[in-house]
Amino acid sequence: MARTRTSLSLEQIIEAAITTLDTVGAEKMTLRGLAAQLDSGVASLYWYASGKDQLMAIVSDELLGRALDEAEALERADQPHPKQFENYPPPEPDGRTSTGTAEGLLQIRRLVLCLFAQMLEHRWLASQLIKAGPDEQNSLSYWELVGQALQNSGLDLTRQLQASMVVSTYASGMGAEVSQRAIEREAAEDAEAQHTAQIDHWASFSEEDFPFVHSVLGEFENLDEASDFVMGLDLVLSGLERLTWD
Amino acid sequence: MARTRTSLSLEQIIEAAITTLDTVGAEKMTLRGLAAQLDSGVASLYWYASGKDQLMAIVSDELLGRALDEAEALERADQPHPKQFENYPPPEPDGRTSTGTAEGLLQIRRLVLCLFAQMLEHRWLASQLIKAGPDEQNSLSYWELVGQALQNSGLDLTRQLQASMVVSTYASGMGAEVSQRAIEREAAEDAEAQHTAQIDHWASFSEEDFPFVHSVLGEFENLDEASDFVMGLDLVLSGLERLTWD
DNA sequence: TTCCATTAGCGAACATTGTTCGATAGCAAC
DNA sequence: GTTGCTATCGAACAATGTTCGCTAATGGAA
Repeated sequence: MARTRTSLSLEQIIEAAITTLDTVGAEKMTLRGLAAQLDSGVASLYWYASGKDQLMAIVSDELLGRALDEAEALERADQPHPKQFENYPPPEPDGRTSTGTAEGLLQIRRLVLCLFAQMLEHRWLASQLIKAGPDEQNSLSYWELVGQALQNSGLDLTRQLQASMVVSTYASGMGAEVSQRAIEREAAEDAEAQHTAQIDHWASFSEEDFPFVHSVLGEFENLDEASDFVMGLDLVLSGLERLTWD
Repeated sequence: MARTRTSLSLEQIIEAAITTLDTVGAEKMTLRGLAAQLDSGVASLYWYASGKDQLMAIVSDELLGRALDEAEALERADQPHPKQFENYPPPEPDGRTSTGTAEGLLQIRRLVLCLFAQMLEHRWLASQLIKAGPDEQNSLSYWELVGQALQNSGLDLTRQLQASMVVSTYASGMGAEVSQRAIEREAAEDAEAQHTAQIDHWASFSEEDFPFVHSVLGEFENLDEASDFVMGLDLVLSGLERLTWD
């Protein structure tokens, strides 16, 4: 009277893996835990992926794909970025910038912010994207889209290549840093207290040795976790824009 | 007639850990291996650090400290950057930029490049710096130095804070990405063949779907592993410079 | 010199994890 | 009915971070 053996599918596994990763994080997520959530055995997972690393690569590529879809949808709807970034309007292009360049930079901005939105939702994604090179399918598409947006910029080919890699690299690199800070913040039971404690700790250092840190402690309330990422992205794009002037 | 038990010191452990990490990488470095190299027992390491994580945090902070020392030495010698970056001269400041700002940006550039030099020498460093927040001593000093370089830039305090965090975050985030690619390249026995194989693989995708990738494949020979990092850094700094104009 | 608390070192065992192996059940085709 | 392929899983393996408890050295106080 054995119950029917559970039957899996890659989509189910991906789904379960995402929720597990979201709740416990990348380090703490174990194949046994994942199998248990699927009401299945550990070894079964090895039929769908060669191991934990590849499984996470597959899952990451899935989320990267969703980011690409979102970006395409936004472009069709003529939206400059996902709605959660309304407080960060794209900077005005300079008068010296060709409309082709300005449009390309806006496309890049939209694309990267869509990816960053996924990173905010899935804190483990960025560091995983770092580990897996541009081998997976969607990773290549992402790079391609960034590059296409640069083709009308007037930059020479070498610069286009360099810029495309800088932008793609920026997203995962900076995203990983921001995600890490978010993870630490969430790990503390009381995030608010943790934050003020951190600031107090910094304030405890000698003002003589750390004048800048002291001068700036009061400004933290003006920032949220997305500020760094978006400002850095806009700095890079601003620098790229300026490259096209000469 | 037992041989004298080996006596350790934190400095020895750090030294051995660095060489071990350099040779086998962060994942493959085990406490047992480290203890063996020190001709000591595993449990002994726990007297000096609370575990593997803290040990790596200590080691990372040590290397960050060396980067700070190097930057200070270079500043005293009036060198714009470590000698391995001679092929990447700092960009000319624009006429609209105050000398105070231009000097500050150069200081930041020198500092970040010194850290990046350590990352090139120690491939595991960047991703480790991501994991450990700005708690350790030298990490705070690093942030402070970046901030001090911004104090004469004319930016308001909130912008100073934001910019300082963007720059510090950029270094480890982008460094982690670049390091990861270098690790993968070294993992292959024949790095050269691996590289051309990668390019061939990209070339195998349809030119219709990936026009940019195809257009740019021939440009890879113009880049080295430091290109991305330095160009991205200069883009960020260029964007910062432009922020001070308005 | 003797005693003893502190510092430092270490072997052995533990718990957890990714991974592999071999067996087996469902199932479709011949 | 036999065969072969797909999918599943329990059990065992190997590696690793960590803890426990015991022991050796050290050096100052009695």
